[in-house]
Amino acid sequence: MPPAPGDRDARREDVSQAVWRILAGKGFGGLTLRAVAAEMGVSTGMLMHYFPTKRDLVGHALHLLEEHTAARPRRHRPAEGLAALRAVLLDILPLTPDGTARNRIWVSSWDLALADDGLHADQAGRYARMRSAIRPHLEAARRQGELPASADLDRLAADAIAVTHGLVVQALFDPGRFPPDVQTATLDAFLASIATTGDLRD
Amino acid sequence: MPPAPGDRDARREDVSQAVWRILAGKGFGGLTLRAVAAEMGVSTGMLMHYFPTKRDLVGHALHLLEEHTAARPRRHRPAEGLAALRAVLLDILPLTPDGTARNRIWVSSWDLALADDGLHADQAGRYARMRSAIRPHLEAARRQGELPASADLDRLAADAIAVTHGLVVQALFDPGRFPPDVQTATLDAFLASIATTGDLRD
DNA sequence: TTACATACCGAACGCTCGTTACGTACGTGA
DNA sequence: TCACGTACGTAACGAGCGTTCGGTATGTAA
Repeated sequence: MPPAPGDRDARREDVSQAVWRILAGKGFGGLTLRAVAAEMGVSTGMLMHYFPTKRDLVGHALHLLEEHTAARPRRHRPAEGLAALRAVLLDILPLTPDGTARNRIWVSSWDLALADDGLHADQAGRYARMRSAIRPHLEAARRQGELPASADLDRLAADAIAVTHGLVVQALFDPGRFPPDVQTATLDAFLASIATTGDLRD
Repeated sequence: MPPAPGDRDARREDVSQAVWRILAGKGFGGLTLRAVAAEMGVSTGMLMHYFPTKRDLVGHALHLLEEHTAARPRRHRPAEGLAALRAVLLDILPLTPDGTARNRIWVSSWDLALADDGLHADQAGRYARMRSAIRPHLEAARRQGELPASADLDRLAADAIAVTHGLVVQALFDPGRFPPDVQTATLDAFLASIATTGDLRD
């Protein structure tokens, strides 16, 4: 019965890429149906055919964001413990044009997410997932003696995410002062500080 | 010659407060002239009388943001060194409703700032000023032996701002998981880690 | 009094937004 | 062949935006 099965998914993928480019350039504030349509050289009606409302489009864009974040080319995960944590955090930083675009979109989404209850909860969940994702590495680090036995891993997880995202924001606004090697060094300074610390007090 | 000197500045201040309330509630995405006018119970024409364009209004709002940040009630600055740094960073965190509103607006402004070249530069400058504002405390800390003599203070400044703002974002999205005492403890964990570290390697 | 600038209101303009309605081309199933 | 559902394009709608404009009231300066 479907006449042209014409890859529906492929079309949605095309739209996704156009949305991605708009977001990377203009942020969520510049994401309009007409901008996306113009970027693709198609009509707005075509967009609505695949995404009935703009909310669907935004929702898909945020889904894309998480997908890109999960599917980005990962550097070799060298070992367990702090080295592995370092690799995870380095993967987050805007060290490449692609990483910059990804983080640009992340930060841009926060205005929307803070204003919209549903997106707000999504974002809180994403952070919780990030923290629990790095916990195993912290546990391994503590097991290997890279962290003191008394270390509060939940606190350290929040600290590590905080350093990383705080660095992301500063780097986005001042890429000249935070080239990749400076970002790496700054992150390493943090890791070194928690690693060589004998006592992370309550 | 001016007929009603009618406090022009007082009026601008009224407008500023209305803008502040809108921003705290809806973010920059919800900042419209009509919203501000409705909040004040006046006409949009009145707004244009004091701020010729919306850009002027936004610029003033960002100026307000910096002013509020500078003029907020500061906790007692106890001493020099890391204790003073701690006080500065605690003043930034969203530990009170007012501080939450201030940070809410900060984060919300990033989408706009990343899209607009002028605002982009302003924001980069603001970060640079923040880093140089905490440098004296780091220098004092090093002088007092709270930091190793080899410590890279520029790096530490970026790290401290990163931890703080990264914590701000997480706290804004999940205030339940980051009540004031948890934020304080997380920040203290960071400070303790840099303080007791014997070697902050390059 | 006249002249004039300020302080505002209310309505409107032109534009862009998300969304909808309508039309057409096309490939399939009967 | 004919009916039908999909895949679009084109055009328009209504709402909301920033901005402009004309009008009125008011208070000072001359």
